[in-house]
Amino acid sequence: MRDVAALAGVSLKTVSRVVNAESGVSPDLTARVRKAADQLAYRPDFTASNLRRADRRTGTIGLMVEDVGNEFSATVHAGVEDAANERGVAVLTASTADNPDRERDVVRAFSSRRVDGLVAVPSGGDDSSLWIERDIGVPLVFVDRAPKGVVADCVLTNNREGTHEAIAHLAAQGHRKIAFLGGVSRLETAQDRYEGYIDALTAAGLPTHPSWVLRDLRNPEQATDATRLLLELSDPPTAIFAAQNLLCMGAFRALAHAHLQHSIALAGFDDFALADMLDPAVTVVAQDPRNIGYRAAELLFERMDADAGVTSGGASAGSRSADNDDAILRNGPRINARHHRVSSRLIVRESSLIPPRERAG
Amino acid sequence: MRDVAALAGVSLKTVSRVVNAESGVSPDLTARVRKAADQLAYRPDFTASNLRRADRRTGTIGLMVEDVGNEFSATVHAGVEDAANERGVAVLTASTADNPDRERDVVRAFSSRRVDGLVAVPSGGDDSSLWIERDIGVPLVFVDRAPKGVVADCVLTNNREGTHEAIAHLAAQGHRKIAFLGGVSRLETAQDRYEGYIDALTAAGLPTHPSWVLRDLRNPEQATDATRLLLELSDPPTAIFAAQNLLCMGAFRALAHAHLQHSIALAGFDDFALADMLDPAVTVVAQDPRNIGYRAAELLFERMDADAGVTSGGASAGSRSADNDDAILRNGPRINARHHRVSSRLIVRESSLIPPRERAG
DNA sequence: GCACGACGTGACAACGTTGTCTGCTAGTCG
DNA sequence: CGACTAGCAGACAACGTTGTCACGTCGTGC
Repeated sequence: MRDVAALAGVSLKTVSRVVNAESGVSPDLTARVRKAADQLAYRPDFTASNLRRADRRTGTIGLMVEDVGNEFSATVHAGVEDAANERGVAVLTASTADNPDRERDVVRAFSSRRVDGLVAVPSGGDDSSLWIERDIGVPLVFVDRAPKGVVADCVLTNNREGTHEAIAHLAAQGHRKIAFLGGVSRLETAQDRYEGYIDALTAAGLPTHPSWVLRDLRNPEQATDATRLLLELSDPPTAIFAAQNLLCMGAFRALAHAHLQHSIALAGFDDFALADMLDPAVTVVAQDPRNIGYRAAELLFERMDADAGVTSGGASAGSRSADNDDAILRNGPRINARHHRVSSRLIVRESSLIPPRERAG
Repeated sequence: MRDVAALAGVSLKTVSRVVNAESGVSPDLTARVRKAADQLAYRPDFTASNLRRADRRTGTIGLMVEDVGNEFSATVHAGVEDAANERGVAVLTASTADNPDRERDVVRAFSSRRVDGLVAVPSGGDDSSLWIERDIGVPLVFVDRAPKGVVADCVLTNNREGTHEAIAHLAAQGHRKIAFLGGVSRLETAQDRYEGYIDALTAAGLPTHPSWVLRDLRNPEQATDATRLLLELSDPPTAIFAAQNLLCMGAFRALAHAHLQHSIALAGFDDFALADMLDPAVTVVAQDPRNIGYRAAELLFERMDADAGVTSGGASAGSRSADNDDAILRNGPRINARHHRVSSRLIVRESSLIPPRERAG
């Protein structure tokens, strides 16, 4: 910046004014400064600017997901990016692998880099690291899963209802023996889907059977194994519901391997690429992960804007509105925490239309 | 930090020393400071620290890909993250949508945030924005595609050879009419794959036919349409090679729709989830995108370390080694630019084993 | 008992930028 | 022609941190 000022023959402050498009610089000086800046390939230093600036914004938000490489997370990421682009905000990304320790490290790393806010899929372990950060004043929006019993901005799919709908659909095809493959059950998401399964069975007056329920599956391979187990049961299910797309792929793999993909019905939670191209095409409860990410980022920006309006810094009890007390963030700003529920959509393809059939042998 | 110092009853500098684990602070003071820092949830400010620090490192790198949401990019991202984690480096991510303007904006945004380095899939347009940044002194590693005729660190798949292998494989099944579905041809990657196709046809003594070559396809839908076009030809091909995974999915969709997926052979470049579960399972030339990302980040770190050793700041002609002149970065550090070529692997599944067959009708 | 070194600690400036305030110039009106 | 105003430019301090250097307090050796 000093060089630019020298080359243009003006003071530092004038360069600053031009770079920030402040008013009150004559057109010819503006042009001269711009030319000098171009010539020197000057890049304003946001880190320094942030340090001095009144609003302390870095124009950067953080995104924490389970694994940036997986289809769902990557699509959420794309949605977050869409919203961030509209505001010229950059996105720091990291994967937590659902590991609370890793989560803590990531949160601290982001916090130290002074992100303006955080969009996070909580790891589902001890989320205290996230609470601490929020109490420090980092705006925070949760995605996909909400930590139990805590009030915060969230964007969630209606897991319970979505699952209910799918199970009801299978039941409507005449299935009475419906198995459930579930993910890590300490996660709210997995829990909700399980409850949706139970709800639906109860509502339809169908039996539950412990050996038809296999939970805490962590990857497609485990789902494949679990499905194999189901097939070997003396009283095997006639339909399988997989509560997550990777598990669904794993289940499909097992069925295809046993050449039973046309004999046993299958449905899954969360759509995936090529689900419609498999034979049979797989019925799913589709989420809209891109939209989830987009909405989450928008929510975050609203929260950030609200924070900016408020005199910054910590708790100030007393000024709370009485009518909605526990819907208010602990230390944070004074918008009520909002849960956005984005609804899922049952996409019926072929795999769920397979009728129940007793297998020979 | 001031608060921490006050609470612990020490000076700012001592807190700094503890935070940075410098030697020469007595154990009890260290403990006191740590306790105070924990109590106040103190987070060191990297932006300020970076400003003052000698090495000017932010511990952040930038990653630019075409679209963070697509399978290939997301997996590269995961690889970059792996390498970054090992060093405790954070990753800023952005999608360019292969749009040079967007690319320029992203580069500037990252540069302003003072990333220590950049891993980029160049948009393939006017890459001058990237060159300018490199000349300023931002270490830069290209991934997946190399800007034509320029020397820089790259990690690339051997597109030409990989394609050659796949085409030769199809030819070995007896196919003489092999169609080619290609991506945006201004991209080096797409060009290389096309050349591999031509090479292989020539080597096998097979005819080329203009109407069997459809390039500049931008998405699966266009590939589907293109495939449909091929099927309607009076002299249709008996095998199709799709030079990219999304195009391959599009082609499969068209074949399946026409119920020809078991009649016309198909192979594609770049593996994708469930390619092995389709019916028929799709033969592909598999890249290793995770490894590509990992290697790229490692290369970047080496470059960054080398830069750190050199007295920073711009060109200094004269000290170049004579034997490899144009393999030296223009303004940059003095390691020769390296092209890492990661080899692809032909995974033969079912779709390529379909023999050539004249169709009735 | 004194000089000296080693070690632990703190004062101060500086990193690149912007908020504030002051000063200068030119234009306008009485 | 002078005083006042508006508008533009620059000087200076400060943001949170670390590099440098100087200071104080021991313990040790002669």
